[in-house]
Amino acid sequence: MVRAYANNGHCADALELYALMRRGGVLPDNYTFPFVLKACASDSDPLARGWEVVHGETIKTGFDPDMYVEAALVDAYAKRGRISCARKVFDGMTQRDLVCWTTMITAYEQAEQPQESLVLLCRMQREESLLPDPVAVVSVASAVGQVGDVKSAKSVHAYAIQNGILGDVCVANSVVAMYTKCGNVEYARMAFDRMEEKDKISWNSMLSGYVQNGQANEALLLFEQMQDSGCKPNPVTALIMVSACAFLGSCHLGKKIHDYILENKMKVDITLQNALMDMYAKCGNLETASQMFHEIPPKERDVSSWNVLISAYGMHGRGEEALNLYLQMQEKGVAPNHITFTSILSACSHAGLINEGRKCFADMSKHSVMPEAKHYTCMVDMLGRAGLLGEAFDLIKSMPASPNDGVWGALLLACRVHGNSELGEIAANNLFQIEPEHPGYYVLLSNIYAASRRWQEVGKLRENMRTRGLSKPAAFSVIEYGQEAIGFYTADQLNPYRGEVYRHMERLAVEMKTRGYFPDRSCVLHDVEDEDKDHILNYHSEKLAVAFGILKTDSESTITVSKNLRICNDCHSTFKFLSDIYQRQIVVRDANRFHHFQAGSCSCKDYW
DNA sequence: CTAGGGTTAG
Repeated sequence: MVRAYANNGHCADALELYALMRRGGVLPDNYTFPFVLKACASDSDPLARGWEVVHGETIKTGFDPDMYVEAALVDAYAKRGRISCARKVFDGMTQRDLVCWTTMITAYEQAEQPQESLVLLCRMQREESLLPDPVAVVSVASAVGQVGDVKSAKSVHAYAIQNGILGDVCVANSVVAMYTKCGNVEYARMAFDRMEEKDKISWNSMLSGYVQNGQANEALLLFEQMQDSGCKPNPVTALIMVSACAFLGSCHLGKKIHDYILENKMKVDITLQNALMDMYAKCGNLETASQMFHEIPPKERDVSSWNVLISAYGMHGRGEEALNLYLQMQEKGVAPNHITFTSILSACSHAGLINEGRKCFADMSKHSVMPEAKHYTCMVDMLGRAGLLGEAFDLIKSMPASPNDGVWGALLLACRVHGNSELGEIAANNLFQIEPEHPGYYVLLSNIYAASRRWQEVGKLRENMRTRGLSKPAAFSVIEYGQEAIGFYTADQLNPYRGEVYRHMERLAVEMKTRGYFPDRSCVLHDVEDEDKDHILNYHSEKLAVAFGILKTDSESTITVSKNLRICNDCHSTFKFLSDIYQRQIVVRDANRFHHFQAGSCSCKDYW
């Protein structure tokens, strides 16, 4: 009876029945404990500590040296987050079979200590000559995915092929997920295409792999294929697709998925509801997001619901409203978590609300949330943007842990905004040690040099990037056009509209110059003639998309563009001009936030 | 009659 409850997720009932049994004087044996421990392990109540009592009882009754009981104990400790207790039990075992090792390997993987998992795997093979079976391979694949190393991924894949276990759907699925987490979508797709049998998880793994690697368009294509092949999308599929649309910033694609969810009467739980709100907000439709939030019965709103809305207002530069929500959630008794603080601090940063931001940062300890690197990043961004570079640098120096790439990156960005090359070099040198292969930091530092016309340094940096084989990810912008989303790359040679759009952009530039526009060439890295720089500027993907919008869309409608990188200074001032000259509303979402251009000014108040 | 696994997550 206890087993039946435990195996079907009725943990509380299992434990209650076990307690009843003990009160009735019936002694448990080596068969009882694994079931009871399983119930302890997956109890949904985070405060439940039944396993401590049960562990004591295994000792009292003398069943603690039983291999099955010990394996269940290891698993229970690990699932309750007590990884070192789990390890203690594991180390005390006199005999361990494959299942015992796999339990411990999985425990480390779940605790996000993948290196420990792999160390144990090696020990298992060397000391006990045990060979991983399908279940073990799945855990190992997850661990390798966390490490993100393609070489190890290939050897796990090869092992699965050599041992004839790739036909196991779980194994093949874990291989697909492993490759996408290592950033190699091509191999993942190959493994996916070679699968004889695909289940929902196979499709979902491949879809989410595309989204995680920024290939939302591929995800949309595969989603069509999934339906054509007769595999019915489930709520997880919906969640993945909604986040793909949020990434692309295409509201009408998002609406299409939303309609699909409603038409197929899919269950919309709070997680999916939150993802939908996030999607609408990231597609520029803040009103819909907010409306959806208010339609959720207050009792069903979870922390994430509040977080989504706070970060949505933050992205749109509406810091006051974000702060308001932050206060409201506390009044409703919802405790802010680490994500709430990331959202509210970045909201303060975007809106230039420095004192409020400092206050929120101080609030963290009251809510017993430990400031992490990402919170320091927000603070450095906030102070740096406001020109308080010294204070930002002091804050970095005061960090308990050593600053990561995000923190230095925020400082470097602020140094570019304020043209501070001394601090900029300090930040950049730290970044080159932490992330030598990240092109963005080289570009930022060369922006700083270019702004002060230090072309020699710019050249050295570019040379350094070339020898390392680094290039900035290609910029692209997407514009909503009727039922379509049309993409533009910088200096796009393949776009069917390029001829007319290029000509139109040149005309717009001439028109603007008569009204006092002067090109801001600070973001052009090349040491070329000014006239050439202006051409380069005119072909920025976001300008092409906006020019297309002015040319092709009805003059009453809002022009909505999403860009994968951050908008450049010149595009920003261009759009202010254009919104005034043509009396058009232009909304641009860049990698960081929204800009609403109207009547010659931007909602960010030039603070970004 | 007993122990270990794959997709999502602001």
